[in-house]
Amino acid sequence: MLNDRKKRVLQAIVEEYVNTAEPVSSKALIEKEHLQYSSATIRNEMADLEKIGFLEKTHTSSGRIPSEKGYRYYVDELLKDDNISMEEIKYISEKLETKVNEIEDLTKVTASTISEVTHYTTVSIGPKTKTQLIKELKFVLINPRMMLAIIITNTEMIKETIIKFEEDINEKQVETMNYMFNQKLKNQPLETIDRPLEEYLYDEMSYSVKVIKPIIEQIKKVLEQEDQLYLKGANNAFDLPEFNSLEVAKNFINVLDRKDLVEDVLESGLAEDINVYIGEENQKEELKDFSVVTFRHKIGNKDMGTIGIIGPKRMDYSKVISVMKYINKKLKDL
Amino acid sequence: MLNDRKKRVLQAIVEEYVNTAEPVSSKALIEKEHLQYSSATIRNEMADLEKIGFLEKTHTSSGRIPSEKGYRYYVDELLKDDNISMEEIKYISEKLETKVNEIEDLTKVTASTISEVTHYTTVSIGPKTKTQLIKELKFVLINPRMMLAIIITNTEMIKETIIKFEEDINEKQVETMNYMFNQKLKNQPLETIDRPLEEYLYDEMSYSVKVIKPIIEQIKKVLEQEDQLYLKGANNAFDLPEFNSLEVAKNFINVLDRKDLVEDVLESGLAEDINVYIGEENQKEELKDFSVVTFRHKIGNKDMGTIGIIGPKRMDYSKVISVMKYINKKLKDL
DNA sequence: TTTTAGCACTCTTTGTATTTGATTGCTAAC
DNA sequence: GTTAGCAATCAAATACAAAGAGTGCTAAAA
Repeated sequence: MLNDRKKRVLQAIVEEYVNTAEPVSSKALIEKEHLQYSSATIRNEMADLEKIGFLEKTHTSSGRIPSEKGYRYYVDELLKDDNISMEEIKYISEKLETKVNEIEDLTKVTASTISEVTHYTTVSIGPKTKTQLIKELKFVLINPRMMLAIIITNTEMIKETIIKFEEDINEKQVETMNYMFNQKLKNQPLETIDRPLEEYLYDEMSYSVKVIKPIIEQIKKVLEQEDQLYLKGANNAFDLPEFNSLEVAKNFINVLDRKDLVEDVLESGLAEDINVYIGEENQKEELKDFSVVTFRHKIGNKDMGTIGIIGPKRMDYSKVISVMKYINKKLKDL
Repeated sequence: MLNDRKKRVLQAIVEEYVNTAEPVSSKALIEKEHLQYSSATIRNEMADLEKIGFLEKTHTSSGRIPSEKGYRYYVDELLKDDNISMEEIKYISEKLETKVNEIEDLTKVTASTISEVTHYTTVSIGPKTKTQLIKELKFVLINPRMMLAIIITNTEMIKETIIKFEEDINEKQVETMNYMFNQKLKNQPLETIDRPLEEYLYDEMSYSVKVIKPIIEQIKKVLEQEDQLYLKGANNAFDLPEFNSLEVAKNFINVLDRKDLVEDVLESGLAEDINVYIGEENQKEELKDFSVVTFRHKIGNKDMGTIGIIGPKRMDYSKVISVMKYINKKLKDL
C-alpha cells in the first residue's frame, strides 16, 4: 500500500512527534533521520500521506502530526516491539521476582511496574470475582459474636470478610455451618448464593435466622462489591505537554475518577493479550481524546487480571507494547 | 484587639473571598454586607487591617485578600462552627449509620462523607498498626502448603495474611503453633515479633525452620507494611479557580502522590480532635501553598484513624470545621 | 519520470503600544 | 469620626506590527 519511503516518513513522523510533541516539519525530518532527499521531496511525500489521511496539519503552514489513522497504521505495520533497554529488563525482572502471595497483588505489582517503566498512568483490576468458582469456604470464630469467613476461589484468589451476629454462637455451630456451606457451594460460581440456598440452609440446620442470615448477606456483599481498581502514576500525566491545557488535564482526572468508565475499558479487551485503542476507537465518549492500551494476564484461559495504560494519543506505543510483551513472557515463565 | 467593625470587615472579606476567589473591594463589601458606612470608611479600616498584617493586596490598586495571619484570626476568633444545613446533617447521618464492620472501613466512609459534603479532597488512614496490641492470633490451614494468619488487635482491627510453606504441614501442627504464638504474643505490641521470639519458638517447638520462619517473616511484613492511605475527591480540586494555574494543579497532584508527605501530615496532629494548618504553618515545604485540616477520630484515648482535608488556603474553614464537629459528635454517639 | 531549488503565501508567535476600568490612598470638607 | 472627591496605579483587554517557520507550487535539473 505504501512505498518504502512513505513508510519511513510516516514512522519517522510518529516517532519524532511522540518525542517532541511538536508538529514535524520536512526540514526537521531530513535532519533527524539523515534522509538522502531534499525537504521538497519529503514535503511531497507528506502531502501524499496527508491526502490518504495518515497525517494532519494544525494549520496551513504548520508541520505535520499523525492522524489517528496514521497511528493505527504505525501500530499495525511499522512499530518495533523490542524497544526495551537492558536497564528496563533488569528493573522489570527484579520487580516481578519479588515474592507475591496473592494474585491481586501480582496484578498491582505488574501495573505499578509498567507505570514506572513507561511513565504513563496505569489502572488495573484483579481477576473478576463474579465469574469464579468457590474452591473452599472456611469459617473462623473470632469471638462469640464475630466470625471470619474466608473464601478461596479456583484462581487461588482469597477474600475475607467479617460477620457479626446478634446472638452468641459456639465452635460446634461454626463447624456445622462450615460443613453445610461447603457442601452446597463448593465448585459453584460465586453467584450461587441466592434465595434457594438460603432456604435450604434454614431447613437443614436448626439454627436461627439470626445466625444464617448475616452470613449469607455478608458473603453476598463481598462477592458483589466491585472489584477494586488500582491506579498508579496519575501524576506522571502532568509532565506531558498536552496536559498544559487545563481542560485536557481536568478531563483526564475526571476519567480516572469514573470507576465505571475505567472498569468498562478494562473489560472491553478482546481475545488478544494486548489491545490498542486510539482516540475515537474508544467506545466511551470521554476517552476519545486519549489512547488506551490494555494488557490481559492469563494463565491457561483463566483470567488473572487486566491492566490498562491511559495516555495521550501521542503515546509511545512502541515502548508500551515492548514492555507489555516482555512482561507477558516473564509472567508465563513464573 | 480589633474593634467590632474591624472584626466584621475581616470576617466579611474572608467569607467573600472564600466564595468568589476574587480580591474584595471596599465597594463590594458594603453592598454584600449592607454596611452602614461609606466605601471610604471601609477603605480606612481595610488599610488598618493591612497594616497589622491581616489583609494583603495582589497589586497596588486591587481589592484585599486575607493574609495567612488573617485566616488564622478568622479561624480562632470569628468562625461559626454551626455552618451546616439540614440536608447535610441528613446526608451525613445516613452515611454513618450504614453498617460498617471494620474500623478501617469506618475511617474510609467518614473521609468519603466529608469529601462529598465539603467538595474538598480528603486523605485518610486507619488506626496506626504499629502502636497496637495483639489481642489474638488465629491460624487457619488452607491447604498443606498454605495458611492464613489472622491478627486481631485491641482496637478490633483485623489483619489477614497468607503464609506459604515449602513443606507440608498438618492441622495438629497449626494448632500447636497457634497456641505457642498466642502464648508469646498476646497483649504485646505488634513490634514484639523480633529476633528473641524467633529463637524462643525454635527452641520450644521442634518444627523446622522452614515452617516457623515464613510465619514470622510474613507476619512481620504485614505489620511493618505502610498503613494504607485512602484518597477521595481529588478531582474536585480542579473545579477551584486556584487550580487554573497549571503549576498549582501539578503541585497538588504531586503532593497527593507523595505518600510519605501525606502520612506525615495525618500523623502530625496534636492533642486536639481537629487541627488547622494554614499555608506556611504546615511543616512540609510542599504544603506551604495549601491549607490542611486534620480530624482525628478517637474512642477513649484509642486512636481510630485520621482524616485530612487538603485544599487551598482560601478554604471554607467554617463549613469544614462545622462538618467535622458534627461528624465527631455523631461518631461518639455510635 | 523523479527530484530539487526557489519563492510567494499563510499562519503562529512575540513584542509593543494604547485604552479601559476597577480600585485605592489621600486630602479636605462635613 | 466619617465621607466626598479625585489623582494615581495597575491588570486586563485590544490592536497592530514584525519576525519566523513552514508549506505548496512552479519550473528547472537530473
